[in-house]
Amino acid sequence: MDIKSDISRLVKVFLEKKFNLKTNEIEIQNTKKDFDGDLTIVLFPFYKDLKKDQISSLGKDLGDNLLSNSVNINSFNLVGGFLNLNISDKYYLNFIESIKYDIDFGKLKKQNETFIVEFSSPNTNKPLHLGHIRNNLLGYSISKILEANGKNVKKVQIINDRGIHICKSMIAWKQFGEGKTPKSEKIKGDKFVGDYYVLFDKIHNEQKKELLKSGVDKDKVEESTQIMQDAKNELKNWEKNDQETLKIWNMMNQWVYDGFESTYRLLGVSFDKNYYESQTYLLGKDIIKEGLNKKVFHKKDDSSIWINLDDEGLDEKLLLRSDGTSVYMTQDLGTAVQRISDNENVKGMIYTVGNEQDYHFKVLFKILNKLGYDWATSLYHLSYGMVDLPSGKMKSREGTVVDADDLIYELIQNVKETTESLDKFKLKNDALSHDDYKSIALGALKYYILKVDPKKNILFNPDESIDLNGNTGPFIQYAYVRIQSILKKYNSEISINKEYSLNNKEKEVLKIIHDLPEVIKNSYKELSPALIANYLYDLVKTYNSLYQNFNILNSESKDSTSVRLLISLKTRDVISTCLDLLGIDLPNKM
RNA sequence: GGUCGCGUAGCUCAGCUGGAUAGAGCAUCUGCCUUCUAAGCAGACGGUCAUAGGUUCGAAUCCUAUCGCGAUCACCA
Repeated sequence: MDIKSDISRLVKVFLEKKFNLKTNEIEIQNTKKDFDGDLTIVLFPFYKDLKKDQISSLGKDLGDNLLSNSVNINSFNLVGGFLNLNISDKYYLNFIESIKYDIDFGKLKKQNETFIVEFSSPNTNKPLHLGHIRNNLLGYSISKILEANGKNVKKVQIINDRGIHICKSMIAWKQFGEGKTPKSEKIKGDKFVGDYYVLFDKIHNEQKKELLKSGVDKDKVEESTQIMQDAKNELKNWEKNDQETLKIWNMMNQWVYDGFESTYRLLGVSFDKNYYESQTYLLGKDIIKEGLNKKVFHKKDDSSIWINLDDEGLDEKLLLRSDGTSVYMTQDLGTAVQRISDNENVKGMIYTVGNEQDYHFKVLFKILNKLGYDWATSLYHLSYGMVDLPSGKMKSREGTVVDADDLIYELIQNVKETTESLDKFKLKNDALSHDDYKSIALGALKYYILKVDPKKNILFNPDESIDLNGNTGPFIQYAYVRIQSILKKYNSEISINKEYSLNNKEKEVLKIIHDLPEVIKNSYKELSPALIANYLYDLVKTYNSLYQNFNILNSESKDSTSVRLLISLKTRDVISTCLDLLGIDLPNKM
């Protein structure tokens, strides 16, 4: 069925029959532009096993052989060690006809394999920022890509809802909140709580200064301010299940969740299940005990618990504090085990977390492995680079954090202004709906972030708004809208003549569409939405060239009209499929 | 200092497991809207792929070293 594996098989048969040469790897690639042909076989790898006279005739012999054995090959030419094959127009026309009604072209059939994808998992004391946006978009898109590859996907996040950091904002609100609520102040709950977290720091620092003045030891001030004592007290109360504390804890957490939820909705991401640290940290402690019994871990004199990973080339790592309280790792161990037991047929778990935690996940996976969990080998850390500003890293203390909500609303405003300044809208005075502005703005943002290789850092300049021209989300969306507008004008069934002779542009687009299944597989293999984005750009750019240089509805013949219509239809479908994989919506009008 | 990642055009990025003359967008400059939406198309300009070695028929891609940038090595998360 697939032409590449078809040809690959023919080449193998030829080499074995003629030279008794067995090869596994046949390199077949798309022929580079500027060369005549569609597919290219690279002959160099065979040279080392052949004699001189065999080499000199190899290209021609192989070409002749393929020509007589495959109906899909029209002709061939040789350039150096490259055998370029011309694939028949008929092959591509049959291909496009065969997927005419297949909306899911490029995707794999559903298999009974589950993947758990963790992403977002924000600090509940800080509103979401641009860094979280990258995390969310990556995690969400990877989930979509896994689904397109036939997997069941469970999107999850871990919410760090317990610990001293939570108690800090609780104490600040208790002491200075005067009963205010997000509702009474008309601000988002996550921002409301975030403000009290900041307030805590402010008070804490003031008290630190006073203590220093009164001669308290430098090393001790951090722990001995009144407000820090209060926070620690609050944590103790929480652990004792003090009802009043739990009430405030629940209330404030809910404010934060409501705030996050509204940002997630704006971004268009969602989760299947939230895990809460308050519910998994005890399981984490059980696992530590288990590890001690298995002698995988060891206890030090101060009764803190550690694992030694010297043999793996890693350090010793703390798993439980000397006072018995849990650390980050404790909680992650518990959550991992919990998730595996919550789901059936788990074939993989993907953690979408920034590359600053590469070391942590290396250690986490090693530990689970040493504890003997067989699924430990199917854990992946989808590690991505930071979003930096021209001035460097975003720092909340310096107020350089780019807030997620603000960024998106500014972008929507920007898209609106840009749209209204376009000639076509000035002339027609034909405004778009708010939903369209929103999907264009988010399309621009999402594409901007996802087109970059996840492992690379992104440089974001807040002074320059995100481009709407060129290699951007709106560029892709625009092509879609234009195609829709053509298809709307043609109501009858599209049927093509298979004897039609394709022009260069038509063939180029068809070849790119033909590659979609491979791209979807690769993006899964590499865990990279960027591959989808770059493929899509290539497709749309090539399609636009066809669109602009050839008329579709009023073309030179009925045959060319129907072929171009079908190409347009499938280009539209591929755009729709790929944008969906990127989590990008389509506007109705632009 | 140890470990990991990155370094491609003025800027932002592609370049799949080594393959033909290293590609886009932005910016700058030229053309193209009485014909399917000009958020578009056609073109010009722009490169010692950080540097130096090595492997190979062939290196931006693999190996080694050096330089530069970043992350990480917490009883933080």
